[in-house]
Amino acid sequence: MITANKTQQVKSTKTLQTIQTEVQTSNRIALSVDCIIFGFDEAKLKVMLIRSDLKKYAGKWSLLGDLLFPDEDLDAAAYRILKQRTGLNDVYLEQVNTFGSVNRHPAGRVVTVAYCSLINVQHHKLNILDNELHWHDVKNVNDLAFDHQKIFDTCLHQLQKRVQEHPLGFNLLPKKFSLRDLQNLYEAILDIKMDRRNFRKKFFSMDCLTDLNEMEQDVPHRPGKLYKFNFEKYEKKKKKWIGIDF
Amino acid sequence: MITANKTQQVKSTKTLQTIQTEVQTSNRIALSVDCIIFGFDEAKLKVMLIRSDLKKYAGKWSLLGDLLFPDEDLDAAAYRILKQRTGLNDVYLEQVNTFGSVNRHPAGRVVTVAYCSLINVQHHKLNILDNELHWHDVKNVNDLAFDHQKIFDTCLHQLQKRVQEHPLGFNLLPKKFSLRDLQNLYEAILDIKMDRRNFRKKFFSMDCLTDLNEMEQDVPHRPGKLYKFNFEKYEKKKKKWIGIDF
DNA sequence: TGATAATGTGTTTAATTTACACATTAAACA
DNA sequence: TGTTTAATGTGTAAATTAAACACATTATCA
Repeated sequence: MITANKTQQVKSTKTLQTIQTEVQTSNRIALSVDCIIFGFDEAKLKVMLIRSDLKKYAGKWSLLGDLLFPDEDLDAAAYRILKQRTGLNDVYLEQVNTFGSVNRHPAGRVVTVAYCSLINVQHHKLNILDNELHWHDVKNVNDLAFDHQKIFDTCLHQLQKRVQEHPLGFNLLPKKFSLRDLQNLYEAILDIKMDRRNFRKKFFSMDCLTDLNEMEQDVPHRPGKLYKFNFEKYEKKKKKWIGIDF
Repeated sequence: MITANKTQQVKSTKTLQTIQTEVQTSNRIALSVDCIIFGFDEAKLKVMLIRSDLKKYAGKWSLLGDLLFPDEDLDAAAYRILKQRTGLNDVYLEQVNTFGSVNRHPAGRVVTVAYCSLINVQHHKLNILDNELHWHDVKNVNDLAFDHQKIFDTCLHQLQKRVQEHPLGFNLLPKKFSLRDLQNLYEAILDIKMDRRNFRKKFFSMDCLTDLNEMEQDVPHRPGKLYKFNFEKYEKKKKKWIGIDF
């Protein structure tokens, strides 16, 4: 919740012509899309950042973003940025929030729409061409350029919430994964430790995993069974109702 | 999740000058704010709509919206619209989603940010001056102008979800309310029937209500006790963790 | 003043979550 | 090659929470 300003109460609506005039002239604003790209590697949640090359933010890291083109759908812009930066095509992408403070950007008025993306680091690894583009452990992300810290915090928090209610997490894992991988993922995202036995029971009872009858290879310990996410099973059993609880 | 387009992978970032040029010239777009104002009256969830005066949408209802000014914070614009239309100052307001399809508005490219607002109809009643501004039962809302039906559906769905996890609902009730009022509210928002006894137990166990030791007045049945929402209690007891469940 | 229809308070049962323990298996190493 | 080690894999009992359900109480209204 935010606090309100005082304004005059008005009565009438505007004509199409008035609106067209406004739309075409004085009231236009630059719109950008910022992508918060999460990855999961070595049991850690990562985020992709790029070095800011603006003097004001010299040395600081920032999110991947670009301006929206006037003839481009908003979602399409988010995909364009992802494709440009990661080379990846079919990725999980979700709009999170729009940030529109007047002075948030040094280049002028830029309202930005934040998108959260989850990608599989294994698939992506070979596509980081730019030296100024790096994966960062989310635990060490602070002091980003612009208002990107706030944007990042918002997205991480939303990820933490959504990953508990929807099967998003699998986008960060390889197709085949062990239950240990899955638990590591949840522990990394939520930044908590969980009971291994209850964690397994929970996922088995949700009935959204398929046992692949394969074992892990080349692990320095007893290999675990491999599973895949079963979207059909999930769709059938998924929760309709949460229940009041706050 | 949406599907991706193909684009070239790029390596470099832009300079401040490049960005300034882009921000100041060709890439600007009209931005609007649309407010989905919910109210609760006669045990029904209502939404405030205004008659569209565009020929293309003659006779259709639409959400309350206006263009964002270049020197105006995004949140401030939402408050301005609310204040203009309802006369209300301190209202619950939350950004929901941004809609940015290229052809969503007949007047040209307009990206719109949707805000959900919850107001107390009792406080507001005297401020509807405009005849073309009306409360509508949400169950009868269909075929809105522009893409407003989609925006409305998104907001209603988000309200249904958030009202179960956070104490938003109280914004729709008077300061003093009975448990029957509260249950009617939840049943109206969620469009379900609930068990009266379990509903009461739930709210008592959440420990966020204060018994005012007052009774309802002028009701055509045995009066119920009146309560108010206790924000301090809520803050102390509120949930930190949801638990994985989908 | 009696019928009616709401409020207000349980209790019992089922389902879910939490806490916790032990057997099994493969890698690592002496 | 056998022993140690550190993981995987499974089960059970207790505690908490949610769901189903019944009855006494109180004010209104005919």
